[in-house]
Amino acid sequence: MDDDCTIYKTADFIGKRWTLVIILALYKGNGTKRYTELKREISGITSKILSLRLKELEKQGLVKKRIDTSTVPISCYYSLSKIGADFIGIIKDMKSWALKWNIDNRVCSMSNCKNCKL
Amino acid sequence: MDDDCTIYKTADFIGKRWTLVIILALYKGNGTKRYTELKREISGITSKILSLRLKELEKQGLVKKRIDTSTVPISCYYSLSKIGADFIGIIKDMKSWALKWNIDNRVCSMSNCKNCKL
DNA sequence: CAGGATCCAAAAGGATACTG
DNA sequence: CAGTATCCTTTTGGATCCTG
Repeated sequence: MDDDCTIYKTADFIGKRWTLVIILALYKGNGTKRYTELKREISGITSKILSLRLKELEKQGLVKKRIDTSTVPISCYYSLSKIGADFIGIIKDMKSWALKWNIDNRVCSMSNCKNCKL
Repeated sequence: MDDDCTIYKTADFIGKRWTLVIILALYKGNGTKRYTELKREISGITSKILSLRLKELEKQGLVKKRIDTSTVPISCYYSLSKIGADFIGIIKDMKSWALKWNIDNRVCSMSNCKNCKL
């Protein structure tokens, strides 16, 4: 397997645990969220994993981070970049595909999923 | 994180190592391939992982398996189901997305990737 | 507030050998 | 041929505590 292949790498990173959840959390706010907000919203995630994933997403360019140093302590704001926002379409397609074919009897439906709301 | 959510589950399983490679191997042949053929074609994969992934994909309905018992030893043929074939579109979209935004300086390009040929 | 450090448990994957 | 079984290494994630 060639780790340099675009789609393998893409699938590898979106398949990572919590990554999609974080993207969707940022999408749902469709604005900007702080670290602690995200942590509170995404139930079950630990600080370590959240910061780790955010760093990965930032590196990949999906997430933008803004730091406000004028406050004490400093405030960090996260939001989807254009790249990240553009990825939402693919997530929607994945959902449509899964629902169309009824993959692995899922509970959420196109119109109302308590998590993704797509 | 709700493990019942459609898109999390979908991302989880396509993000698994080798899964995408196997789907693409079956797509490229766009016909039917035998276990040993797949193993030979996908360099680096072990018997264990290949059979494990094939089983998962079969369970999810992406892959169909046909067994010919009239031969000795028996012959097994794998191919993409309609569901699996329909998923190729999403893979293509993922690739387009990654290339459009130039994610993580990859080496393959839209027109010629030695692996995926999409 | 926004993490980093450390330690530990669990899971996934690889190597190798074997079989109906 | 088409896998299983076993063992072992590596990776990943979680819990907990700590800090500028």
